[in-house]
Amino acid sequence: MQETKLGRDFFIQDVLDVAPKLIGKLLCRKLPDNTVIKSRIIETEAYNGNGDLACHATKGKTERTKAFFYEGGHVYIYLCYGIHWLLNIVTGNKDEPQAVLIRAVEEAIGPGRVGKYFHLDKSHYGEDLTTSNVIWIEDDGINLTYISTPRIGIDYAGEPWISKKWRFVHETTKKTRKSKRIQ
DNA sequence: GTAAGGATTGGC
DNA sequence: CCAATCCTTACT
Repeated sequence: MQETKLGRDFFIQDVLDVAPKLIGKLLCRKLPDNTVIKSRIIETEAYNGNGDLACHATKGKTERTKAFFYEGGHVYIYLCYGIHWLLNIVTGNKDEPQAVLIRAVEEAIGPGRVGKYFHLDKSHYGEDLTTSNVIWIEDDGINLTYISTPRIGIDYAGEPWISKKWRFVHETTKKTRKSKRIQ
């Protein structure tokens, strides 16, 4: 099976094209001790800086969100709830704030778990997936089907953003998330 | 300088 | 259902 490292052309597409296409791709990571970890992406979410109130970059370019404005293919990582490092892939052209949140891979269900599984932290902020030798994404030719649903945990953004079906999940993924959170 | 809150998780 | 935990941002 031919494995191809995804290049710039893939990442400079619109975030709503990249997010679903990332389903089934292999997220790869080389640790300091040269151990290579690979896991298939099964859940993503799209964040678009163009008005989307759920997107960090919409509030403006800050020290925290500057990676959103990089050219597609870079990595945007931030600490959530003081505990979890969430991994995002920047898409689109330079100064077009868009990014795909990697919410889950096969071996790690949940965005916080992904960061932990791949040993990611602030030192990977702004890394370029197309040139980096510590984190990159491969396409091994396998295409997975997916469904679209509203995004998780962004109630504060209000309508119409809450209703946008910008979350993409591999169909057979069975999340054991406790039914639906009431309130 | 200080205070408030979050793209979550795991445990009770 | 609720606490943990710390960095970023907004405001006085």
